[in-house]
Amino acid sequence: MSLRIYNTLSGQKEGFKPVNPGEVKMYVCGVTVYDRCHIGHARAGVVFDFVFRALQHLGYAVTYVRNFTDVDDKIINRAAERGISCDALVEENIAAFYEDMDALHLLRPTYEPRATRYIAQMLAMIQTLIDKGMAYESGGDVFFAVSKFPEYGKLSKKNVDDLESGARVSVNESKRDPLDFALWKAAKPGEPKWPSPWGEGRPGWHIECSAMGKDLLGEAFDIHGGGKDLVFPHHENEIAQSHGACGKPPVSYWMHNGFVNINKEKMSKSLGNFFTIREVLQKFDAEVIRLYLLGTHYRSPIDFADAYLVEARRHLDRLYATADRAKQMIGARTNPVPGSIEKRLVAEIEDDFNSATVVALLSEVAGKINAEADLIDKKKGDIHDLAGLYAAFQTIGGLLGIFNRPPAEYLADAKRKHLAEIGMTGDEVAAAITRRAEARKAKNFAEADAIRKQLEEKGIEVKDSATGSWWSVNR
RNA sequence: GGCACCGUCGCCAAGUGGUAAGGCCGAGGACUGCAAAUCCUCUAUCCCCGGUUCGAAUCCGGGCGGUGCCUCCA
Repeated sequence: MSLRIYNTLSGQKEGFKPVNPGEVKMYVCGVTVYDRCHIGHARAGVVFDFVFRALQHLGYAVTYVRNFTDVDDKIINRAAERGISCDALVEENIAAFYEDMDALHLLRPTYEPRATRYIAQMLAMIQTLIDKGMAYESGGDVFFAVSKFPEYGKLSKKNVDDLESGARVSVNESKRDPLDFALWKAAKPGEPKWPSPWGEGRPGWHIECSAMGKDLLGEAFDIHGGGKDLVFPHHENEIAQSHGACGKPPVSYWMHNGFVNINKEKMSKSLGNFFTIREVLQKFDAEVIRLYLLGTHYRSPIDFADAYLVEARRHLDRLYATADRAKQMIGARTNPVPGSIEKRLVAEIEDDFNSATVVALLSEVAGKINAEADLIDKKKGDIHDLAGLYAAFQTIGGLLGIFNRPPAEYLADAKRKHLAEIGMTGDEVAAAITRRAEARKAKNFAEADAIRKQLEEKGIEVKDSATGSWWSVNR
């Protein structure tokens, strides 16, 4: 087997052939920093973080670029609304972006370029397009002439004639054709601006990615990703610009992640049904969010609702309980990941980065760990086998970006949070357990069971073992 | 109107030609004073109708239902 990637361009999975053997160059569209990030950004972030980790697991040397769009209408408008400078708004939101994405355990990309630092490269590309007759200046604006690029529409499977006839294409007097899009916009008073051969202005939205991708990854690189909503017009236009300027397709594989819905409704600002990442993080652990997000294949839509997150939290709690049990038993012993598990892991990754089946594999390994631990309890198991399974557990978890904390710590934290929620202290629980132990000692099982039932109703499960009673949360 | 996509167990969700992963919930068993945790076992023939094929959830056609894009958007 080898890596297969679903390519939006062809609409099917294709065998992966990197431009340079052993290397992967990947560009993922980041965010426009005019506001805080929402869970849609979280999904894109987590999905491509998984792809990044997965490619590295497969042994590729990965160069990962994720940009910041720091000049744009929305930024200008928002800054004006708030009465602050665009710079201040941008810096504020980039800082917030890192807080959110770091919290979600996203690995930092190799490069995180900002559009405004690549104006020179954009100007050069625009000039090339003009020189080739694929772009034209009009009243200080520069437009890409879509009619000069025959393959336009290939990515989004759109027919130029259908688009032409559509009534929703914006009309702009200075355009020769309604489909043409801006490469450069003449500056309006008060807007950020840079000098150019066509007068002062600022770049159009799409050109930044073409310029930065080319500058950092070359004229033809391997993977370009982003949300499904970017297929048209953003990526379609990017292809037109880059291919037009460089004379060859800029990207081999286009990957697009599906949307996040909220309670089965499309998430949108107009419906007011979006959540920021920080809002969700107040309620759920970042790893719960990752586990939930990665439990669905990246191309499928995913529904976001508290009930699903609660389910995922339960799942994660159990995985950590398993990890804790294994860790306590093996101590410092180590053993390599069993070949059969590694083989399956690779197979799942290679099948278009199927994180859902990787999550399934993790659950299966959890079962094996507990089974082996049960055997060891009965003096029939092999501690080294357990250590190998635990190594596999860690490896798979690491790929998913979970298990960032020692299990004991996670479990203690879960207890602490739960106690705070039900308004009890650990001492109170301990006292109740002591009373129950005394009742049991006196064979007063009715009393003992009553105490346990009371705790159970608060989500506290008392468990008896040979060495005494202990408890855990069931939230 | 144009173009894509989707419809799998109570819920979530893999699987894209060879007789249905996993999670949550549920049932039975082992274990337990009783439980819990854990382990074992069990629970679907894949929206409907045709067709192709030795064989289809997986391919083709039609229907019904849902979604997205076509405008800033992860």
